[in-house]
Amino acid sequence: MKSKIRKLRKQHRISQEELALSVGVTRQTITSLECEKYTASLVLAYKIANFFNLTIEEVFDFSEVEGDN
Amino acid sequence: MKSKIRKLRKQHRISQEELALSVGVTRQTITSLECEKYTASLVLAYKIANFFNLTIEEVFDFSEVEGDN
DNA sequence: TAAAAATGTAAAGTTGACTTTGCATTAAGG
DNA sequence: CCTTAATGCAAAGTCAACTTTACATTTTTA
Repeated sequence: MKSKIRKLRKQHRISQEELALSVGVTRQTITSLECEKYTASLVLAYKIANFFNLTIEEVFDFSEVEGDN
Repeated sequence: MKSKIRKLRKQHRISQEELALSVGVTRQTITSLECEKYTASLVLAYKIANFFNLTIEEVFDFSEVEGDN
């Protein structure tokens, strides 16, 4: 799933490792999310959004999720 | 994880099965979420929130998630 | 430009989200 | 009442989220 994680992280000038530590996961997990290897869990999505003082919807892109239309 | 799913579902007067069909999961999954057996995935959380025309943060309770404070 | 920091990637393992089936109980309606 | 709809629960299975370790490549900086 697409997200603004990398963009936000660069704006804040922190490494994947720093973000990983801040939200309680491995650097590998951050890499995987940024490279769209898989989708974050709800709790991790919240922690990341919260770290950047944003909402989940502001960080993650749900435009390709069917549901509304 | 706590959520307003059951409350919202009753307000809209629909069964677990109807909600399940609408968001593309099994009734069992809705039951499990309502009974806090496990936490929804990010995409499912979005679909449910979207079904009720709410944001994820309005439907799910992140107050017990460490991160902000 | 050499060393250090940051990132990409990969493989194997654990756990949790979700399915499928199925049965038992409760609530609702004719 | 009797039937049907709605819900709770359980067990076994699949797959995706996340970890751990480890190495190779790119970027940064002294």
